[in-house]
Amino acid sequence: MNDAQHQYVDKVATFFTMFGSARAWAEILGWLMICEPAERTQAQIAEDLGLSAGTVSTQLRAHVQLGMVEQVRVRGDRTQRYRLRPGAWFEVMSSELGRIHAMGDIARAAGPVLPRDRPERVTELADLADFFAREWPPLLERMQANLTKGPS
Amino acid sequence: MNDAQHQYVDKVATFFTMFGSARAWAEILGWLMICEPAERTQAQIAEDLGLSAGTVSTQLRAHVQLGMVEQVRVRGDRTQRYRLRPGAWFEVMSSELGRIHAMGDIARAAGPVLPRDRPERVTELADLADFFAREWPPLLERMQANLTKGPS
DNA sequence: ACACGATTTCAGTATCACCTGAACTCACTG
DNA sequence: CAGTGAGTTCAGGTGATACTGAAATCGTGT
Repeated sequence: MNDAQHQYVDKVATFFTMFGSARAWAEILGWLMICEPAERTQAQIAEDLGLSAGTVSTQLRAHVQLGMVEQVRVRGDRTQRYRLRPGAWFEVMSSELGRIHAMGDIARAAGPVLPRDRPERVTELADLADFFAREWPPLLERMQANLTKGPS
Repeated sequence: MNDAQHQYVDKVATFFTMFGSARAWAEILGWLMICEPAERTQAQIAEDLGLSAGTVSTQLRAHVQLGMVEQVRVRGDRTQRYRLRPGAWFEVMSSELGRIHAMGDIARAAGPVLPRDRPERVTELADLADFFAREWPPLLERMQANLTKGPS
């Protein structure tokens, strides 16, 4: 891992850390975006980034559970490798639909306590969630078409 | 603040806390969604939610800076009131565009360290950011049209 | 100018999540 | 079956941050 790579990992890590993710989690993500080869073992990642084996194990598990990273086996070698999952970014956008629905549910749950004064404080949120729930699937379709056809 | 309201504030707070926001921040948001009247002073909010004046001051400032809450003056009363900003939710969605661009910048910043092996790990992210940068503005327009025309 | 309530600031405390390091498990090898 | 190396688990240290309570500040009316 050279200087430029280290710098880029730090850039990515800093970015995602702003949104509340753990430092190690973000560093692993950044490193898996640019490391060569794309497949690495836990021990290698720990060595590359200067993290403990325990931390790598825990945060890598988090990545796998989120669907960002997958485990692969290299022919002839029996140690487990990890790599960024193809289509990982697309997956993240797809999973956004779940959060949209959750927002809608929160808004609708206000029923019993819906205020007389300016009820749009709540209803606007519900309408917005409904709108996105409708728009998101076709948007994803267009997105996939755009990506597979090779853009810009 | 009755039982049902307390329960709803807790529901909203629990939801937003999952995404890493401070408890007090989320409770204030939930309360400002349903309190009556919609405008409240800091002292009232502190009393309603059982928070210290200092906490309310700090977290309310955070809401104002994010554009979720605004200060208003009620005629005849000189104490400051706070309320959920009309169109606050729409604003949140609009500001997403900034994060989309930031993602694209991160992806493009990989230039010097772009891997030979599976470079799509990075380029896919750039393509995805570009796609959303193009789609987001018209989406926002449709959204606004949808909201003003009274949906569902 | 003074008094009073509202708000801000800040030092101190408590809480919580990350990270480490060491012990443990498991799978494979000689 | 002992040995090795990878990965997991977990107790404990550390650092960051939310929250409190009190003192300072601000803004307004008398």
